[in-house]
Amino acid sequence: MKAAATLQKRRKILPKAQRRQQLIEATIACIARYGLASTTMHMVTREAGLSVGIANLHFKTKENLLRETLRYVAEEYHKGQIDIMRGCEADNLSDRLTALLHFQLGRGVTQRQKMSVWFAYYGEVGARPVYQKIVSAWDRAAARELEFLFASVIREGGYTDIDPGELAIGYAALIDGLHLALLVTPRELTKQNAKKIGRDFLRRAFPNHI
Amino acid sequence: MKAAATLQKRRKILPKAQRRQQLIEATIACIARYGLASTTMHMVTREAGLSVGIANLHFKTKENLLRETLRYVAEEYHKGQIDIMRGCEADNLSDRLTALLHFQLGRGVTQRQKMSVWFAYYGEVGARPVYQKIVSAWDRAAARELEFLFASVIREGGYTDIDPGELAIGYAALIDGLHLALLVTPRELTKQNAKKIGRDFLRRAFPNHI
DNA sequence: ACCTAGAATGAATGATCATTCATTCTCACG
DNA sequence: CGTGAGAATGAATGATCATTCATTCTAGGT
Repeated sequence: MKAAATLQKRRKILPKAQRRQQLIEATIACIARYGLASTTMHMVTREAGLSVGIANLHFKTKENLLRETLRYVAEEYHKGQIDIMRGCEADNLSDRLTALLHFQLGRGVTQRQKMSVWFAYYGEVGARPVYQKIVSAWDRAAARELEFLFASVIREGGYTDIDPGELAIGYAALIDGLHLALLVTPRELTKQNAKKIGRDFLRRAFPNHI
Repeated sequence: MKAAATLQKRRKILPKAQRRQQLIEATIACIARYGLASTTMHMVTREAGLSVGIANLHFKTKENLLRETLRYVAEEYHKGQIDIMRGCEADNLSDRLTALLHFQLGRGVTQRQKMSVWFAYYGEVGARPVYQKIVSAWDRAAARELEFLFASVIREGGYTDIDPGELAIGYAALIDGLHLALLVTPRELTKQNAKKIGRDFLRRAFPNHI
């Protein structure tokens, strides 16, 4: 059979982990392009260049695949942040703040695709406790780290009247809001401008550092 | 027929506008409870206490109903904001800023239900140009008004080195981010705290006013 | 070269959902 | 009171989608 047609794609067998990764990336691409609501298993598997059944083989259900995809995206973003905030002991605090800002509003994170996925899940958080748990776990970790960083800056700069925890929540909210603005009204806000706005926030809080 | 059963709900005929409103409110309730992705026409019409066919009668399609619901929610929020920012000529600027903050983070707006709906749509904006157009139109209007208000404050306070447009974008982003935090990590942030964080932002920018 | 564990396939299945429309019911108006 | 314009109903339809599983194929082991 299969009369030696032209482009017969040869079936390839790969380790489980690699296929899972491939499917998660295809899911991200589909959510960004079509939205969480209308992404189907057919779309995802086609995007990955595989057959429909493969999804069931590696992730029991669609719900599972979506959950793992959220876990992946959340981890990628928050781990990147946390790594920068910890930094190496050597570098100074000003540089660490600047590096954080550049990561949060830089090329990697603010790709339309990434932000779309991010907010697609946020949009479902109100209805799906599972998503809320995944996101809020990472959020808490990042918030603690940021509070710690701000506390160091406050100590070093001798700033008074600033609560590091509250400022951290405010800064994190500002960054989330800027991501949203970049997604929803990209014509009104460039990435350069977003960075400047973030920087101004930090400068008003830590005038000796920024 | 209908052997005079007990709770026979009498069919009621109402003007179009009223039914449309009723369906939009049912849609909001369903999106908040089940998410945009899994809200069905059956759910919405059951929530409204009406039959399935009614939706088609008043809004040709589901897509239409969702679009009109977004329009309604966006208008409600942004009109409220804009009215406060315009204020009456009499009241002073400090009060107007405070009133705005209290509206944006007050009971009416930060109900879980409202915020869920809001972000459910934001999540689909990346995939649906129609939603983006609706939201960004209102966003622009509110942004202009806010910039104008900030410009007045800057003039009155003689603040230097502040661009009202940029500060407006930053403030709007902060408020959006705080809404997100209230939705996703309500245990980490009370409404009181959110208001304090918003107020601190304004105070650092306009120390003579707040 | 042969064999087989298990990876990959995709047609088939059954469930869910938006939409339709023939019919029923209401109420404003004559 | 009676009537018809049109509001409301909900069973039926057809489309879409997640999931299944009998079958096919691959590659590492012998």
